[in-house]
Parts: sequence; structure tokens; C-alpha cells
Amino acid sequence: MRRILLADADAFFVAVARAVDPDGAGRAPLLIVGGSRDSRGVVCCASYETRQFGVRSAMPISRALRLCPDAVCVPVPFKACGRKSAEIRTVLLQFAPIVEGASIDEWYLDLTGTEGLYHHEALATTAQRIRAAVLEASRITLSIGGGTNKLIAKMAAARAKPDGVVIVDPGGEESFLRSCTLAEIPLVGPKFQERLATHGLVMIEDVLRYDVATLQRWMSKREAAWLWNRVHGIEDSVVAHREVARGLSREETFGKDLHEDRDLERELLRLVTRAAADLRAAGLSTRTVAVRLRDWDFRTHSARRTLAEPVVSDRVILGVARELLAALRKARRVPARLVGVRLSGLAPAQSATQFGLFPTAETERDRGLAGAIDRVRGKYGPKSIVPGTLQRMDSP
DNA sequence: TCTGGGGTCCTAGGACCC
DNA sequence: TCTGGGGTCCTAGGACCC
Repeated sequence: MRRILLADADAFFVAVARAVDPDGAGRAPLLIVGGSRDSRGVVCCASYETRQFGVRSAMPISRALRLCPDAVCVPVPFKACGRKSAEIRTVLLQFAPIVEGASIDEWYLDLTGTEGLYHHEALATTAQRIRAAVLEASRITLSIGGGTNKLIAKMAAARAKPDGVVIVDPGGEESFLRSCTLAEIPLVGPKFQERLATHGLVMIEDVLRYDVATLQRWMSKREAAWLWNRVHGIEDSVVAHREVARGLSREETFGKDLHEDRDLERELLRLVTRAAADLRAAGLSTRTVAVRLRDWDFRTHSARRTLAEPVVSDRVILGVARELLAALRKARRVPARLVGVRLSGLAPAQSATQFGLFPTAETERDRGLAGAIDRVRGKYGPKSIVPGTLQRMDSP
């Protein structure tokens, strides 16, 4: 029998924003983290006090402020959040050999086989000790859910919020699930909910009345099997350390829509520079470059190209990205609100000699130059070599 | 009400190969 | 001359999560 916990930080971004700015955000009960008052942003995280007004994550800031006009808005303290997240993870590793970071503020812990180690105390007791240790070390409150698999642990954690523990004992899965809506199942989002409701399916109980064959009449085979397993609490994925990331993207929504190709290219250059530097800092190479363009009317298009060989340099990535952007603009040239770049097909960067075995668009000089720029930035700061330099480099 | 930034995974169609 | 099934890779788009 597995013993899985999901530890989830309560209002994580709000807690970190208060910690880094005790006199500002720290003193504002009505706090919204996500951007300035007149930005085009959305709410990343709202304090529990502002949630009383109906403010929710992903809501446009403008709407949140209409609901709660006295709220204080602060930008997301990304760096501090990353540091705090790593700090919490270190504490959690004292309790479980494997800690899987599911996002910046949640972690799965596999405590299977630790019963003796914990003197056969109840899982809820262990969870409370974990919460106390994290609060002591990081001043962050966690909610923890537990059960025999990751699905149950995750759904239990949602019930535990805020500042609590909910453990579903082995054998108790069915009665727990019967009390839940389908919307509470992770990955059952608004679209799927809508389709399910068409067939009168709202609660998990509603689905339990049917077998897989019946469900298949209403959805694809794959979906039916997936849903049947979920409502029966069946989920066997393991708690595991994360593999290499699948992709890396950088994007930006402009303060005002951009009309000119030239302005979009300038933004693209900045994003590619950031993405490529982060790629190399992670010791990775990319084979697929994608550009995303969101127009003024929110219509979003993307274009991508997979290269014959992995690359790491600004010059090659930028060259591909520019062509992709040009193709997207050629298809539809209207004011744009966002441009983004995404690198995927990531793999550990090979040594220069291994690169040299194959003909590729990227030369030794490209990689040497990229590395030199990284070293200068590492020594003198990220602003010491700005994209303008690269633009000249790009067209010798 | 006017929609962020960072991700993951899935689908469907086409190209190509055996 | 017309034709199969399966596998892999690629592209564009979309759902979903925090």
C-alpha cells in the first residue's frame, strides 16, 4: 500500500510577496499579486481576504480591482519565489527520499515503506510534523493531502486548504470520491465539464453509475478509460524526480499593441536572447524553435521548425525565429499584443567535438561566441552585453 | 470582463519509410 | 497498375495547470 502526500503552499505568491516586502505588501490584508494597477495583467495569486470579494487567480487585474477597489497590487516576485520554493524542497527532503516538484508551490512525497522509520504514527501526524518543520524553517504554511496514490493525495490537499491536513485512509477512497464533483478531478477543466454536463454528469457519483462501454458512447475510448479510472480512484503514476524539462519559453504581452514588424522583431530579439542564455545556463541544446504571435483580437498563431541538429547559439536560434515570425506576419499583418519564443526538443548540450561530427547550421564560432557572452554576463551582469550587440553580430 | 507567464500533454493530418 | 498496414517524425492548435 503506497503512502503518498501532496504538500501545497497556501497562497504561495502572496506569502512570498509579504516576506520580501514586510512594510508594504506585508501590511496589506487586501493584497493582489500579479501586476500594477493599470497593467494588462491577470491575478497570479490573491490573499484570502481579497478572495472574500470574489477575486480569483487568472482574473484580469482590472476586474479584480472593480470587485475589491482597496486592494494593493504588487508584481510577482519571481526570483524570491524560486528561492523559497527550493528552500521548502530542502526541508521536505528530510522527510521523504523522493520529492517530486509538481509546480513551484507543490510537491509529492512518497512515504511508502517508512512506517517503521516513523514508529507507525498516523500519516496525518507525519503530515503535521512536516507542516511544522516548513513553517519553522521557511515561514510558509502548507496544506497537505494524503492517500494511496497521487490523485487522491492531490484531491485531498484541495480539501485541506488552507492550513490543514486531510488524509484519505486506504479503503476510504470511494466514499471520499463520492463527495466530490467531477470538476475537482485534476485535468477536468471547463470544456470537459461542459461536455460531461450534457449527459447529466456533474458529480463523481453520477459517473459511477456507468460502465466504460457506456462512457465510450459519449467520449473517446481513451477519455472514457481515463475518466473511469479517475472516478474509481485508480491512478498508478509514480512519485519521481523530474527529468529534463520538455521545453523552455519566454513571451511578452506588450503594454500597447505593436503595429510594426520592426518593433516585433526587436521584442523577438530580446526574448530569444533571454531564452538562449537560459538554455545554455541549464546545459541544454534545442532542436525545435517556435514563435507565437497573439494579435490584438486574441487570435493566436504559432509556427515552428525542427532543425537537423541541436543548437545553442543566439545567432542560429534568432535566424530561425525571425523567419518564423516573418511567415506569421505575412499570413496576418495586424496589431499584435504578444510575441513569444519556445525552445523544445531539449537535450543535454554535447561537447564541441561531438557537435563537429555533423554538418550543422551552427558553427564552432557561434558556440564559442555564445559561451563568451555568457561568461561576460556572468561576471559583469546580465545587462553588460545587450541584444543590440547581437544584432550586429547577426549581420556581419 | 477583456484576458500573464511559465509549463505539460494530446490530437489530427501529412510526409515518409518499410 | 493499384494497393495494405504500421511506425515515426513533424506541424498547428487546443485543453489544462499553477
